[in-house]
Formats: sequence, C-alpha cells, structure tokens
Amino acid sequence: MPELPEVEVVRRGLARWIGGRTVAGAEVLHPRAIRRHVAGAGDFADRLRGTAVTDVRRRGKYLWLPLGDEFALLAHLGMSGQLLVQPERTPDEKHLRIRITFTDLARGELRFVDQRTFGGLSLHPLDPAGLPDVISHIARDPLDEDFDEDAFHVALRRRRTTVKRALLDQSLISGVGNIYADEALWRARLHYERPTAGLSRRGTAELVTHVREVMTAALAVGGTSFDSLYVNVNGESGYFSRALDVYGREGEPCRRCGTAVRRRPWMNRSSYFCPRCQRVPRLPVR
DNA sequence: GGAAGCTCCTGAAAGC
DNA sequence: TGCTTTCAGGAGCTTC
Repeated sequence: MPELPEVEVVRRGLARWIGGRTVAGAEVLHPRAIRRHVAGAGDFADRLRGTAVTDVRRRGKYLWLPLGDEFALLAHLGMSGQLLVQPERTPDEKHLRIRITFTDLARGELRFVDQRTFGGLSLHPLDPAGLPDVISHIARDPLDEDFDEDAFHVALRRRRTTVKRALLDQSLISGVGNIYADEALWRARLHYERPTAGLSRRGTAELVTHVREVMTAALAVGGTSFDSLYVNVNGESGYFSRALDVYGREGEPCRRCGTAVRRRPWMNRSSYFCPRCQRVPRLPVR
C-alpha cells in the first residue's frame, strides 16, 4: 500500500524518466481512473497533449507533475496504483487504466496501472503556492522541512480524537497510512486509542520523530511491498516489509519484550500493537 | 463545525 | 472442485 516512502520512491523515478518530456497523447482505458477529472476523458487527453513536464512534486501521498505554471497532472496511487515507465512495445498490464505517450518514444511511455481503482489521475489548476487546488487542505508531511511541529501539537491537543485517527488525518499530518502509523506508535510505545488531547509537547515530538525515522528507514530500502501491488516506476518491489516491527505480525513475539503482537479490527481495517509495550489507555475517547 | 462511519473496488485466501 | 465470504485500506462523502 503506497504511503509516503513508496510515493517518494515513485516521485524520484518519475523525475528521472519523465522530467522535461513533452506529452504526445493520452489514452484513458478505465473511466474510474480519471473520476476526479470531472470534464472527462476527452478533455483530459486534449489538455495533456503538447504539454511539457517541468517537475515532479509530492505532498504526503499525492504526486503532481506541473505542466507549465498554471496547471498540473495530479496522481494518487490509492491502494494499488502504479506509475510505470515502460517501453512502448511491452504488452499491456491486466489492470492498465491510463497510458501517456511522449514525443520521444524511445524513452518509453508512462502507464497508470491500478487493480482496485482507488487511485487516479486528474488535471487541476495550481494555486499561488504551486499546489494543485484540490489538495490545498493536505497538510505538510513530516519529511517536509517546513513541517510545523508546534502547530501539529496544538492541533492534536484541540482534537477530541485518538492518536491513530489523527495520524491518518491528512489535514493534520500527511503521508501516514495504516502501516507506518502502527509502526510509529509501536516505536513510541503509544496505544492507538490514546486520546490526542492528553499528549505532552514532548510526547508529540517523540511521536513525530518516530514517524520520521520509520519513513526514512523505509525510503532507504525502496519502501514496503507485501505483494505486487506496490512497485517503483521500473516495476521493482521495496524491501521494508522485512523490517516491520508490528504490522502484519499478529501472534509473533514483540521485538522489544517478546509478548505476542495482537491485531484488532479498527475502522474497517486492522491495528497491530504490543499489548505490553503499548498499554490500553484508561479513559478512551468516546 | 468536528468526529465517526460508510462506500468505492478487485483479487487472494480461507471456509465450506 | 467450485462457490461464497472475508480481508486489505485511502479518501471523499454522508450522517450525527
């Protein structure tokens, strides 16, 4: 599942292989993949044709390719999205949704492949800060040098919610998904139901540090791949799944204390934690 | 307005 | 063997 490290790996690959190239055409093979582009497939292709990719940027789990100064191609990988740079003669992938070709054919085409179609591509105007307007509500991510830790702490204290919900709220801190939330909380020895209103300034700082550390470690080995659903632009998997401490390790011993890791259903997904290192808060928020 | 829950989607794995 | 159910989860939308 692509979270910040995986998206950053893709961003770096796109910058290398797509940066500076001019779009020759676009083919939309599944309408759901451009559902956020409300003007439809024809408009999507017409507006892309002839534009040049001037940069490849990221905020949290969103990627965008500025196409001049006024608008950008926005991408979100969702659960299973892949942006692949493939030689044009490569057979189509089973779940190929969008194909973008460039004027220099020999350097390959860009393919958006997405099994579950939670992700997609769309075109949007850039706001004065250079951000696609539809993601202006997305907070800076913890690897962004301008991430405001004090403001994050104040926001946490104001919320009547729990710490994992807050970590997954992209308007508070972006780039964190279920895997790295569980990993960071394990490192910080915090239970996922801990109320944010009770976090100390030091507690917030430690949590953010653990989020940064786990993401940086994942980035260093190409991200986390459990199956073929996350790969970089060359179709290669990452290796961080081998280094996960709690996520996906139900019943296995905690790497710190040896207690069996537990999995609990949580918000239509799962939370993994060590019941000894991460004690249940006495007064959970209702 | 804030917080919580629902829904979209596909395919692998488990259960029968 | 084959059918059904469960599970995975990001984020927009709806409900309270």
